[in-house]
Amino acid sequence: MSSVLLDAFAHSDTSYRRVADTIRDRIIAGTYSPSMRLKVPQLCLDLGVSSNPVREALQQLQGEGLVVIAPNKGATVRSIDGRLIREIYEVNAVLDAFFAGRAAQIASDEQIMELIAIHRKLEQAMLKSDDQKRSDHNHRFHALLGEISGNREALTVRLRHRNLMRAMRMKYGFSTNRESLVLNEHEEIISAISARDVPRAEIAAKMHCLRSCDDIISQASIEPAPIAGLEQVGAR
Amino acid sequence: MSSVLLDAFAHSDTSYRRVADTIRDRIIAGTYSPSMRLKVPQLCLDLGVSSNPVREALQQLQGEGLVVIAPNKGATVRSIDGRLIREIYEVNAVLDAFFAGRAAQIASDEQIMELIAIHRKLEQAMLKSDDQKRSDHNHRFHALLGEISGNREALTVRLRHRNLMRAMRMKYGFSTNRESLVLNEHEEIISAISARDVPRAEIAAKMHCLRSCDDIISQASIEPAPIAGLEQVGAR
DNA sequence: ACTACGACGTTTGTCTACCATAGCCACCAA
DNA sequence: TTGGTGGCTATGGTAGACAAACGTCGTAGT
Repeated sequence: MSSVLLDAFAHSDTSYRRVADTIRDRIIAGTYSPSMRLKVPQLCLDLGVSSNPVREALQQLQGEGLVVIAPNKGATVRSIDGRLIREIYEVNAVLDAFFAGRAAQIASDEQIMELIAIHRKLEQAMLKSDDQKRSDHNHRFHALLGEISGNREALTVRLRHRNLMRAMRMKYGFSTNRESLVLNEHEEIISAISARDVPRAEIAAKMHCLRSCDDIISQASIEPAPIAGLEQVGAR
Repeated sequence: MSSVLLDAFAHSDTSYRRVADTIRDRIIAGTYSPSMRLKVPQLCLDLGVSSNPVREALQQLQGEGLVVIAPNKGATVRSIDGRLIREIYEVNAVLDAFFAGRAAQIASDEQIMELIAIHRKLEQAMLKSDDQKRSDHNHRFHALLGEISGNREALTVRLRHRNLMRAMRMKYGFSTNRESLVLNEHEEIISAISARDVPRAEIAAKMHCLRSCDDIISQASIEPAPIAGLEQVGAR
């Protein structure tokens, strides 16, 4: 069941996958900030590999939407603005509504129990202010909904956006009372699924997504985004 | 060494993009059939380039979902089975419903007129059995709905599936009376948008997608479906 | 002083050559 | 027949070189 997710973790066998993992982590962590140029020779030096794996990794990351490659101009970290945040969350909203509605139709009792278990773990992580566990369990919650739906393609599309969202959250954080609202909204989703109420599950999941979107946008507007981020030194 | 003929094309784009375009076209046209291995040395000979651009093109096509790359085993054309078809159309259904509903909210009169104009051209193309124009105008119809919604990210996700769907249609074709039903369903979508009826537009678009899915699956079941291969899911 | 043009450096894109390693398959022996 | 072994093929990776494109800066001309 969870093998779908674990498979993506496995096989850091090849070099270009390790390179892609490293660059992805740095983008998510904010080491590479939006709009920053990613120069191939610099990355080669940093990561101790030649240009070939770096270029392949950048191609892969472009496919994930984390970087943008312009012909003859090179790669840059994808810039994030309010419009993009809203667009991504709108896509997530319709997908999550689909997942929740499907789950309300076909989830087994065991799967619902697992959802509740993950929800409790998420609650604990929030109480202990463990950001890493909070992010992981929140991810597991939504990924499990996707797995229950049985639509791997939709889950792929949905997870593709996760890294961009993690980069946003890393940059802007949560508002003070968002965490408790998240728990309430998750409980509403679980409740609707348990009741086999498809429209209610769809609406609950959609609203959960859109409220999260509003939260991050309000956070982003408080902290003025360092749009024209750091440039790399060494040129010229 | 590249031939003189290829050099004449050379100015248009970078080499790995031309390679990706060529391989993509061949996958869509069925020259490279699902589950077929794509060996780098063979592609180098066919296309007159070295291995480096070929590998980058394959990475890009993997990002588009057209090929699957297994570490140390190489690239294969993504296998298509009934499950994948259904999953892709389900994703398209929720996105198209979103597009149509948003269009019912915010489409200008000019945009609705343009929708109608494209619809008429599609009608003409079907009357003349012009498959190329039919495919193009159908694409324009749905792409315009996406553009009207103003959500470029959603449109990107939606269009990413287009090539896979074209490959399917190329393989299985339409059922005999599907074309006239398509026209009726498009008219219902336009009618709902003109009436600013959001739920009706959403349902019409969703049903249009699911009926198209049913059609292609019934077509596919006539021909024995290809063997299901390993799927690859999402980013990290 | 201002604009336009050209030289220059930087960076990307590509190719060649070569090597290491993982899979695959055929062959051979028990 | 079955199992192991060896070789072949394809992938993955490195190094180095060159061509083309883009930006910048300086200079010449108006």
